[in-house]
Amino acid sequence: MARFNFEGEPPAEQEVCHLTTTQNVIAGRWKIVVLWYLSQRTRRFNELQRLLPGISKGILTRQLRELEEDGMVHREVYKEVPPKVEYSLTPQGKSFIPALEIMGEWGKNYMEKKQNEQLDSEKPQI
Amino acid sequence: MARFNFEGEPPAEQEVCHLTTTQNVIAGRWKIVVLWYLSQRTRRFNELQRLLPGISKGILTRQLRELEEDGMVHREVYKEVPPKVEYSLTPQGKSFIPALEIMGEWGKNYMEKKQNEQLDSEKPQI
DNA sequence: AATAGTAGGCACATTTAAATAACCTAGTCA
DNA sequence: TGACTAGGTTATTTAAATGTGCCTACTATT
Repeated sequence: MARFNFEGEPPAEQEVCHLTTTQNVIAGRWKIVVLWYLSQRTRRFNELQRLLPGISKGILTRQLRELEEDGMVHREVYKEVPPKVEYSLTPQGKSFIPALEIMGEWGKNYMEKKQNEQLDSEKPQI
Repeated sequence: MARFNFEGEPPAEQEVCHLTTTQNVIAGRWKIVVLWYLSQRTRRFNELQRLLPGISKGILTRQLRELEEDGMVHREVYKEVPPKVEYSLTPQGKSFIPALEIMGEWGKNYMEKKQNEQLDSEKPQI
């Protein structure tokens, strides 16, 4: 059971393991976008909530807590009233920025190609 | 409503949109790993199922269909008995390989750092 | 004749994630 | 006294993702 190998390719197992690790960290409806907003600067809780229209406090809290547990995000609590909590990327989190950039680039190209395909199919008169 | 902007940063909206696009394509428990296995070579259905221990036929079918709909994967059906279906990356899918590589690299470094942290916490006698 | 391999389809059950809503806290201000 | 604030928690509901089991058709093998 748990046969990850196939016809002799030893590095495959490793690579799949690493990719799965990455996937587990960024899985979640909002995490990639949260990481990107934090890559720009430190943000407060309500600021993030405004930036993510449609997210609820509960789910934003969970996404941030999970990112914190995974060592991606630092949570700084200021003992003030009203409360103030700032979120920022840890060095670990910052090391993910190149991946965010390449994913953003890819998404941009992807959308452009999709739009071209649509334009092509709208005027198929040869 | 749907306020994506904050304190004057026009490119933010765009970038978030692109990242969301990417996320929608790769969201799914197995998609990243499937893409990676297909980046190596063309694979048949049962081959993929063997490579992904624990995945069921139904869910593998769906992940492949979604990747196909998103233009990432090509499905080639051979009219033979027993049936033979080969999956491969489209050019669009291949364009995602750099992202896979950077994510794999990141996951590797991430795990290494996690292990070092654990080792450090196991012998805290200064 | 019975069984296994191949690539699924389909209905259903279960699990997980996300969304909604109500409530909490401490201090500050009017 | 009561309202207001930021940043939550908790419980409940809903939706999405994933998994299970049984079905097909045809062939080859035992």
